[in-house]
Amino acid sequence: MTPPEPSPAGTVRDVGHRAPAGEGDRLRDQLLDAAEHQLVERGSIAAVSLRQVARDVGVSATSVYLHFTDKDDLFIHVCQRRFQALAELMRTARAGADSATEQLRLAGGAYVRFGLEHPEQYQALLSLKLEEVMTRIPEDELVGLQTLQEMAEVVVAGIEAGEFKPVDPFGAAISLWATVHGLVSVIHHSITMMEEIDSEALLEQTLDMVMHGLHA
Amino acid sequence: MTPPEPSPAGTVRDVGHRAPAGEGDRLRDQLLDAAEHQLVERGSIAAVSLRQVARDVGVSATSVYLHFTDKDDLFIHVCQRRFQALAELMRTARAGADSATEQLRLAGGAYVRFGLEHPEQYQALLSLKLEEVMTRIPEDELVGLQTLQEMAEVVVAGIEAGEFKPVDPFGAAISLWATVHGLVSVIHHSITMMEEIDSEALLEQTLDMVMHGLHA
DNA sequence: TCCTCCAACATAACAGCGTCACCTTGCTCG
DNA sequence: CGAGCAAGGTGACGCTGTTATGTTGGAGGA
Repeated sequence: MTPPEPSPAGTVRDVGHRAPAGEGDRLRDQLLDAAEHQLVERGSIAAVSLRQVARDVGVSATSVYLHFTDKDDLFIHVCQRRFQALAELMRTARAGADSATEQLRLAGGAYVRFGLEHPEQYQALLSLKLEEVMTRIPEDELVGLQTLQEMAEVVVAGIEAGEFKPVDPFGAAISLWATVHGLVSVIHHSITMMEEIDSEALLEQTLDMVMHGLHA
Repeated sequence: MTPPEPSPAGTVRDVGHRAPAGEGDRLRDQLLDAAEHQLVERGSIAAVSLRQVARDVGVSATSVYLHFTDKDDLFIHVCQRRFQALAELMRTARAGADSATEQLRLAGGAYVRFGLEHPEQYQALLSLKLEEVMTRIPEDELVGLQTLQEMAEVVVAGIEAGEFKPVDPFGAAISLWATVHGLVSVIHHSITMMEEIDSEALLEQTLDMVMHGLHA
């Protein structure tokens, strides 16, 4: 669609030398690096070409198919690698809290900030067909399910402690997930639409709203 | 990416006959129809080709450029046409309510249901660069700003009536927008991920949560 | 030391894509 | 009846994802 600018020179391989047997995994990582770099630069998966990624690394386009089944597969693993740490981040964030309310604030804040720090990857993940993602990523590594479970655990803790009303924890977890996800998405898209918004203040206000909604 | 299936035969033009002068707008509408049809069928803008849309209508690919500046422009107007009615729908939905709480429930419900009824168009709109959308659509017709304003008016009404706490209305409107938008997005993506979820129940639970959070 | 095998690439080609410069046609109006 | 212009079509360019098939260097056995 957009005329492809010439590559801004990535980490090109030593020409002529081929990787010794058993080191094929290095190319895999280099491809993931280059693909993510291009994704951030161009803004969407559709705007970056497999051939350019291969060019940046210094290999032929077909070599990508030695490590990924197709273009989508490449970017599925780019996103997976980037968001692998998110669930763990939420867990450690809420570990230091003494109330469920505080857990919710910390975990939700961690999610939103992480999403805001990687807008292109976040939106790329949304643009991928979940059907395809699920055939490539084992279920227990799906970021969506992991963060949903984090939310659910916070809700259960809150109900057990008597802080939250005895709602359906699973439903409430989805509600909370929808809220933080929507916040990330809206802030991403709002940046161009109106004058600069204070995302930290908005985060606080939103979390206040849902927390008061859950309170007993 | 996916091998393009042969066209399932849309509304093809009378071959040989050309539209009389002044009826060029008919082709424009036919293109919008065909493009939306393909979008729904294929699931994303990237998966449908301009050439196929033109083929479905029965004209050459370049004729599209008589009515739209490029491919993105075509789909921007597809989405715009589809979501034009949304803000008005929210307004009439909340018109019959006697409390701000009820207004919020009705307007939010209208938004979510509308988004759930047109998943491909909803996600297509998100995949478009807002920067491009804004150069093509006049500001007062932007769906995002319109729904945001609807939300803001509900909040202001609630505060004036003493139903809601005196929060910052603009911030609260964004929070509410984020919540309903997130709900639509999450339900879209969750359909493949877990067993069928009751979106109506989830909608009610989520709206309950945010409304109690706003209550004075 | 030599030979074989396979991991790790490359080449060539295919069909399709978005977009552009340019050409044609037929209705309409004076 | 002739000009003009709206409403298209043709052909081409460079790019894309993907496949089938070729090549090569190093490691391991004899």
